[in-house]
Amino acid sequence: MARAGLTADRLTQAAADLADEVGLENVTVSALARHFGVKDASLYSHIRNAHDLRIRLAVLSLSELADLVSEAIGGRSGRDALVAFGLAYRGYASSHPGRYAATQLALDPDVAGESAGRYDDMVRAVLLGYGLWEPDLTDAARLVHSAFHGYVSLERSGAFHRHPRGVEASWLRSLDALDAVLRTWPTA
Amino acid sequence: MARAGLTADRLTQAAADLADEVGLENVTVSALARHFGVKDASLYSHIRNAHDLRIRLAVLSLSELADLVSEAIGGRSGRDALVAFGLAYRGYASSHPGRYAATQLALDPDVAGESAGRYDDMVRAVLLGYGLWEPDLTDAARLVHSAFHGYVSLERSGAFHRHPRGVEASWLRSLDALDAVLRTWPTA
DNA sequence: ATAATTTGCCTAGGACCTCTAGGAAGCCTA
DNA sequence: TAGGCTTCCTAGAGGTCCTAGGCAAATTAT
Repeated sequence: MARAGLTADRLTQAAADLADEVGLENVTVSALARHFGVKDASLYSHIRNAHDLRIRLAVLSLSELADLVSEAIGGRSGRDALVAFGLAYRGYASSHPGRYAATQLALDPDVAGESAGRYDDMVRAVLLGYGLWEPDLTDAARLVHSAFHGYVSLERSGAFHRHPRGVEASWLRSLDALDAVLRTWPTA
Repeated sequence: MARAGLTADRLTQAAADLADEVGLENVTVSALARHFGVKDASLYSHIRNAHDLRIRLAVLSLSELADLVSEAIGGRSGRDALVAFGLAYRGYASSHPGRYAATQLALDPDVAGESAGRYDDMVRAVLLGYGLWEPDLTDAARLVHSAFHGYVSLERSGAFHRHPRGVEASWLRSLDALDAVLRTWPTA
């Protein structure tokens, strides 16, 4: 019988597309096997287990997000960089909800160190443009990252749909507000 | 044989405790049945299905969180109210991680309208103390809620542990920063 | 070109979870 | 105390994760 030509990378890619279509929680080994027309057990030659698949998906997604943000903020600084970052971030989360959800999985530092670290570095790079230094730099980076993740997460869970105000408009104003607080970061 | 005396409320309470112990994703109908020493099928006289159990857990948790926050901000306004809110919010999330995770489930508006609405109203009440009005009120409420949820969510997923700076210290500074931006909310 | 080795996908099956159908035993009220 | 309702049961179907062991295809060595 002809082989399906599976690899860990092809599985991860397919899992990412599946996640965006049906939600990360519905990305199962069985569903993936069905997609390739093979039996469940066949996948275990390429991935260790379901958790391993999710970790690979998280690393892929973090890497894609870092690429997208990197391109968005290239050459910009200050408010321009922050807004570009915020728009790229929310854009990725809304166009790739399953992939985005995967970026929030808890990762071993040694596994995720690279892809998550790239992302962290970009946040910090933007904040350096605001003249922030340690420990304010880390505090501000945590707040900005929190606001970004919290916004897209709450938007997706429907928490914002209880009010008619446009979600896009609030996002732009929130970016303005973050810019303002970074420009005048309160010192202890 | 003696009856176990199950009710939907007792099941929900036990599910909440179980969620805090072993994580929301490990709260299964089977695990709950084991806890009460009954067969899985017995639970279906009290809950409709596993999703129904999670919804009940979400409503319980949102209600508890609203109670806690309500008590924390009682009588305070402005910065005091914001900080009390932030400390109570993060406190609930860290002492009840499973319950907190349940608050983030997407809820039908008619089901969650009450408990989630109570929470929303408290955010807005604090922001009224800063002299904010629509549409800034909603924009700021979304940003504050995002920062709160994002912070505890990222903290829990380990995103902050890649840096030695204390997570508690950053939180206090982040609350300062949010207070600052609310006092000088940038108008369009 | 053929033999040896590695690799990919298979069947079989166990463990756990969700949920339905239908039955028996406990509890409440008339 | 008899009827009716509720609670919990057994039985079982179907889904997911994963392991063990086998055969065949692809690759490498001879």
